[in-house]
Amino acid sequence: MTELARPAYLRLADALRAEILSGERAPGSRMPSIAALQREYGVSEQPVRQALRVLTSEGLVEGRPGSGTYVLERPTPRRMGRGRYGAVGSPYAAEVRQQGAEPSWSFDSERTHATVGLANRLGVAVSDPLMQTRYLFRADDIPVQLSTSWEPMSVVGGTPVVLPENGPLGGVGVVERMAAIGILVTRVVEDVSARPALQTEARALGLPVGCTMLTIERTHWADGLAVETADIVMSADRYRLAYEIDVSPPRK
Amino acid sequence: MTELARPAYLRLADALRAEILSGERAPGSRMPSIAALQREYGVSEQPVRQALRVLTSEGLVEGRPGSGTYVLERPTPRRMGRGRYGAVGSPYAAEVRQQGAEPSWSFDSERTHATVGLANRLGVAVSDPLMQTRYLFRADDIPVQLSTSWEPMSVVGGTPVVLPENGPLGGVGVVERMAAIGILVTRVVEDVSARPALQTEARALGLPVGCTMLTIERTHWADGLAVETADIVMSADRYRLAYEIDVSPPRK
DNA sequence: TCGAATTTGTGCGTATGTATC
DNA sequence: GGATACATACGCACAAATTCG
Repeated sequence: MTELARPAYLRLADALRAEILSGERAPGSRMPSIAALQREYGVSEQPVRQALRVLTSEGLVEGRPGSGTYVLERPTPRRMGRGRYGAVGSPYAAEVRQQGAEPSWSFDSERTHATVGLANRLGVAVSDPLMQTRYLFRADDIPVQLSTSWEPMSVVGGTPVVLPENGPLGGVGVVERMAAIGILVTRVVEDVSARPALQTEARALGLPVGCTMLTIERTHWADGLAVETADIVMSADRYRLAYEIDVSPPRK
Repeated sequence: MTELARPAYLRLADALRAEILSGERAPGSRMPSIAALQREYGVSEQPVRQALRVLTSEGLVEGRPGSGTYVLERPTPRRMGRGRYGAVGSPYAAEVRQQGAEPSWSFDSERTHATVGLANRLGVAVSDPLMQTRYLFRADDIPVQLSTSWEPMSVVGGTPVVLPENGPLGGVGVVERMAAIGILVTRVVEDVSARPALQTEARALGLPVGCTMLTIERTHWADGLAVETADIVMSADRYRLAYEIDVSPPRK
């Protein structure tokens, strides 16, 4: 009875995936019900369920209890320009405005102490004092990005910019703020990775739990001195990060 | 009867995940068998299987038929340096060697025609002829990265470098190859995003289906002319992308 | 070498809960 | 309220791989 190599649920998943990717099944449209797929493909319920589970884990469809299984929209993600720092003002605001949306954000600063990981990233000792600021960024009032930033008190303590979002230099970028206290940021390093969304993140951004998130560990450097580091997280479905890299000509 | 909040299989998955992440269950060690987990947690077979499936899709464990389910080693993700182009030779090989591993790859070139998406990326007309090359990259003979590259025949057709991996210039980077036919690559743009792994990718790279993959759409530019574009995909669990960005000083 | 026990992967049929319409 | 649909759960059967006496 059992067919050749590939199990039934994989063959069904392949068939349905092809239909979705080819556009034959449009985003937003309802898939046939499980019962209908059983009849249509001549397999029993469990293989159908498992095939749909595969497509769900691939982010192609979503089951809504009581309603049906739907092909997901894959919104063309917005390009979030990175790889260009040094503009005046908030890099986030500039990026969002360029996309024709209105940026806004809320924040919350407090003093903390360096964990092992943060100490490594900032080149300070464990439990050294830091200023931590949590951000929730919005575009057109919709939450789109979370970020937590840390700056060593040894750098910003006692200066007018110790609270990133206060005073005349609130709401501008790290580069400009540091320049105001005589620190010249020369380099930004961004470590990009991705992982499923945590529950708190999903709630804060109005996303389904477990959807794919892009994560950025960003550090601002003034020559050899790390002056700021941040964890940034946003939905991979909604954003792509655009890095523009100049090429140094090959030496002959 | 049934617990209110979370289904049994999720609670079991949470419990086992916590044990794994805390180190209580060491990498390489065997998990209790399905039958043992049933007894231990007082649930029936299906929830146990589903919990293990969840952990498998998270890349934490691996089932070996006839033997058991084993906790996987979780390699600390390697930093894959990006944001620096122009070095001589293959950028991939240089990066892997720097991490102390031995790079290798296989490939397969064929002529195709531009789809709508590729035509946009390369600035050519739909169905214009392209040279397509699929790559499977390995580090120490372990598959780690997939990539498909396209170059317009209007750029490389009739030149010695039309087949990227043939001739004296096989195995070097795009920048160097293009230089050999008088084209000066000035800029590389990388669009980074992430999504769950497709089945074919998971099979090719020996990863669980649905695990998180980093995707890069990379385009090489010679001033206004796109000379190459590629889709690159790798496991987000194993890699992080390091972009180094020079800051242009703010103007006063 | 052989065979029995164990273990996972796969597949089937069914029952119950709950959300949607 | 009733019909439909998906999510979870139970119990069972078989195949293939592994382990071990």
